[in-house]
Amino acid sequence: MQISKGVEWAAHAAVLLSALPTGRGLKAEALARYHSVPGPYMAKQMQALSKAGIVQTARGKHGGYRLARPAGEITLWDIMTAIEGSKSAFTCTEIRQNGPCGATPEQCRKKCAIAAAFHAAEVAFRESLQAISLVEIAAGVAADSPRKHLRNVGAWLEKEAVAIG
Amino acid sequence: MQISKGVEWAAHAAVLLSALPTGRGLKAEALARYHSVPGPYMAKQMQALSKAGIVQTARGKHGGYRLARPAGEITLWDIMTAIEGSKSAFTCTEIRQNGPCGATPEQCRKKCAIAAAFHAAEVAFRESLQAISLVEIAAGVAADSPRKHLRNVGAWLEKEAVAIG
DNA sequence: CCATAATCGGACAATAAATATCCGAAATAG
DNA sequence: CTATTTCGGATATTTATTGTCCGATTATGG
Ligand code: SF4
Ligand code: SF4
Repeated sequence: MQISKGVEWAAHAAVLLSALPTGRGLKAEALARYHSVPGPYMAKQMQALSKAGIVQTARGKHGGYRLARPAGEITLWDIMTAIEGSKSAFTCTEIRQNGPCGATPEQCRKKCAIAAAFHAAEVAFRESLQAISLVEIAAGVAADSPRKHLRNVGAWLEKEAVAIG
Repeated sequence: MQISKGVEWAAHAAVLLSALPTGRGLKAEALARYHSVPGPYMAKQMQALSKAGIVQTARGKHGGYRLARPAGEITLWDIMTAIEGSKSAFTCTEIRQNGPCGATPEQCRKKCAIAAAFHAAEVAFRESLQAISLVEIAAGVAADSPRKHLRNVGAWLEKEAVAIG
């Protein structure tokens, strides 16, 4: 039970992109430089976001990434599943079918109490993350940062942002 | 985000132990044989449960494992943390302190919106698992199994169970 | 239109974690 | 006391994560 750190990076990148006006974006190298993380690995996470349809891309000289839909419609769950895949965390090996008292497959049509309990916990986890969109995150970050820092970020974005059609 | 399969095995073993009367237990080899899983690896999980204080052990000729407290006071969360450790799934690298717009450590005293959201989701997950004890699991399994299967299990337990002081 | 430069995309190693196994330490029975 | 049986921690093997590289694709500018 360990969430890959690529999820954190992708979340940060998405929040940063959400601060840009519609139609503008950043290239992968700039996103990596902003947080001083390894460039190629940051790019890999962005590719995952792209395949999941969370960001749109443009290749070539003026390429880069921008959000594919409004920030309010992108939740942390979307980002996490884009990076980690959406298979459930608790994988059932059906060991109750093994051994001297193994149950028959017919008896295992519905999943047992253990699997059901973990599934319920995962649902709670998912719904909690689905309730938070990039808009809430960005608002929280802005509220916690001093005015001066926000100006710095704004200036940096203005310098690095590119138009993406 | 993947729950180790040792958790499933440990949960099954604990449920099986909860079916025994107080003061009786099973040895690791029997627990492994019951589900046809690799013996040494099953033993490793039982050691983790032992260190966490969930089961009591006895070594020597009539050794084995038995629950250390009533089944109603052992939750799935207890078992999962015993196997996987209790560190939080989302590990924060504090990358907001890096890069051209890095925040100072003073600005990072309280954790940011991203980390807070993941923490809240983990709390929801934990509370869901903490609400389920071995008693509920055992009742669910019993309700789903035909009478004949339960008799088989009972006979097997009677044959394998040992007294543990 | 074509060569060029810059960017994303997927294939490729290095590292860390989970999985499976072994042998020694401890305790009971006789 | 000694033999036997069991748990306990240290040890290999396999799998997933982390990090890196080079080729495919697109706009630019002559
Ligand atoms: S469904 Fe339940 S009983 Fe069957 S293998 Fe999974 S956890 Fe065990
Ligand atoms: S606390 Fe928040 S801002 Fe800081 S590194 Fe973690 S996720 Fe990023």
